[in-house]
Amino acid sequence: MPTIKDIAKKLGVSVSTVSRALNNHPDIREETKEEVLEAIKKLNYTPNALARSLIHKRSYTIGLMIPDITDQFFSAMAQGVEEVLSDSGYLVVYGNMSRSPKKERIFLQNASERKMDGLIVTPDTMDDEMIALLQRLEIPVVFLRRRPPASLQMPFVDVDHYKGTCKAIEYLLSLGHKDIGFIGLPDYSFTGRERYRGFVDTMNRHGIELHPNGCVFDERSIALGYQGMAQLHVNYPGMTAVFAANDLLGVGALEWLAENRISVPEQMSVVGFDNLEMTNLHWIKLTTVAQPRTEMGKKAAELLMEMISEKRLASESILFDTELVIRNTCASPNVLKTTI
Amino acid sequence: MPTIKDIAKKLGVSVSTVSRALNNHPDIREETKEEVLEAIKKLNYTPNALARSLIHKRSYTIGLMIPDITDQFFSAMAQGVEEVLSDSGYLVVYGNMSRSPKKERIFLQNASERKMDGLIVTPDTMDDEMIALLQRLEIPVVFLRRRPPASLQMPFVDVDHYKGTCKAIEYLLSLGHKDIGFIGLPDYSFTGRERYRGFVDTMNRHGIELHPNGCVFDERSIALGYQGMAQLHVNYPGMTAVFAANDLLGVGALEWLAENRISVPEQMSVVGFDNLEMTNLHWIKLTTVAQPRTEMGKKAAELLMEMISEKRLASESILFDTELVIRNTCASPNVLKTTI
DNA sequence: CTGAAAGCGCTTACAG
DNA sequence: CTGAAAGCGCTTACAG
Repeated sequence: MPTIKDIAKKLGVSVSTVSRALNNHPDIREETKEEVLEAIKKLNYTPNALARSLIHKRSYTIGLMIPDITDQFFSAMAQGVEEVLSDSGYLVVYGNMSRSPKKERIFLQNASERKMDGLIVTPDTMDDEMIALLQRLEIPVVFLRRRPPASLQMPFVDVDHYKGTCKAIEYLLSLGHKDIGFIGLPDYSFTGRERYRGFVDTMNRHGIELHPNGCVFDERSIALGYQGMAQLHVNYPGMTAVFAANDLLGVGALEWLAENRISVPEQMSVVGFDNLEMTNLHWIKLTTVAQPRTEMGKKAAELLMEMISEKRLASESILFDTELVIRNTCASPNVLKTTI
Repeated sequence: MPTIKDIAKKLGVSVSTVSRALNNHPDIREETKEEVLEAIKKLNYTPNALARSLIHKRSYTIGLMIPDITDQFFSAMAQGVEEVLSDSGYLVVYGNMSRSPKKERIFLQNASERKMDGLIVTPDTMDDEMIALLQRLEIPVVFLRRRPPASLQMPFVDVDHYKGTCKAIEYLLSLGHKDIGFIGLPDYSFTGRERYRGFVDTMNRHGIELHPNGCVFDERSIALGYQGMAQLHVNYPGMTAVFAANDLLGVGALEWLAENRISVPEQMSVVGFDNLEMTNLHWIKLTTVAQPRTEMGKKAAELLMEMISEKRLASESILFDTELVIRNTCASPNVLKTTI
């Protein structure tokens, strides 16, 4: 690989001149510039971005920490991030954490050593070590679909899980349901707690008492939604609708209902959360709460671009609204009764 | 951010000494080393990987070109790649091409300027410019789920599409089907041509004549599979089974059949290709041909690691075998007739 | 064991 | 407009 020196020698000019041609600096004669550019083509010269970054103290690289690249929820966000960042001339380094805390630490270490210009992160762990690492980074960071701990003065882009759930429950209520079961996410998850809070508050606001065995909490997976539905069916016989705190759980619930020949929405209404692509499949058509995933990714990237160009580490956070996507899994609870 | 110079000054030693402590070089007194390491901790020093790379002429970075990060087919391969590469201490830069030829060119340009140590690529376009770019790279490249043009002496990791299709067709034949329709991929795709060839050859080998209107070709999408099925239904009335050249098309076909109350597998058998996660959904359970996606990604990464450590640009290519995953969408064609 | 010096491939004031 | 020189933050022979 030829260097700037090689092409300077070949042309009998100084490296400064070559550099000026490369960066189209005004202080260079047009003819000289063209000669240089021609030689560059002929010798198949590529500038060394590493050397350039060393001087500029910028790597034109943004790190994107993703919990699981295989999960379409995150890949849609990633796409949004990529779109605006690559348009701005940055290279985005996707770091796939595979849900491993160790990988998260290594990624931040890498970001620091490779002098990344900014970071968009969706961390799963948030222990003291992690916080300390983020603190030390000295580069702009924005949290995406996660909230930073208060001690970290960093902006986030997330969705209003509370309001989203309220909307879904209001919808079920408007259909006439009163006996609504809840398949929720684990308590350690902020998202899970917010969605649960939305459920409880909305029910209370309407003066409806919660069934003592009407809630079940599980990790996010289809199999667990299936189990949860089975449990609720036994423990909450009067139930006419279920809110699943995410689509995986919702699809699992639907699966159990299909297997047990309980027709949806005639005998049971189901609502999910996330609007995963699979929920729009012909056999599923789940009514669900949509998060603007690509938009969130874009917004996070725009925020980061602003922070970088204005050289500040903080910024306003952004909370997106959700949208209730009504499909085929909800109906009034008395449809069946009146026809009998 | 402190540099090596700062910590040398603080300790009253030379930068060489600090460097040696950092890289645990043998030529340093244990005590000195510990002092340095301590100061490094205290000053929150992070080595600058850019400077290091400039000297080593290696960036410890591998580029991974992905057609569409949002497509689970590719993200599963990417995960395989990541796993072995990050274990080897490399940072993998995922480049999401969003199916854009321009992005592919920019990515290769980036790879060159940033001195990436190797590349794993799944390009969609392969015109002369692309070939020239790849040629000029001078770094190890392996093709993943794509074949390099003959002029490029580069290895690939792919699946035997031909044999995979033969297996699927043999299976339908063994069930007693003779009237098999084919929903294929566009002719410009190597993969598509191979799968079609597998179909035609297997039918011929069994002395079965192809129906003149028994084949339909489309881009890969559920909507197009739906359309394709509708077309075949009209043009090939005696058809008892369909082979869809990929799962998206297969699921679309299944959708059309469900909507038109043609029961699967009783009235129509369907086989897909790829084993996408959605095909295992309760309502789908599509019999399909599985590609070892994660394995392929891993293998590609291993190949690349070998090439890098042995400093060569070529290597043996690898063709993986597929596996027929039998689920619920195939049965003998006469099941229904005998019961009538 | 330790330090001074050269150099990786660039950019950028500073002279001219 | 052009070139010589310093420097970005490191590593690595080379002396001692």
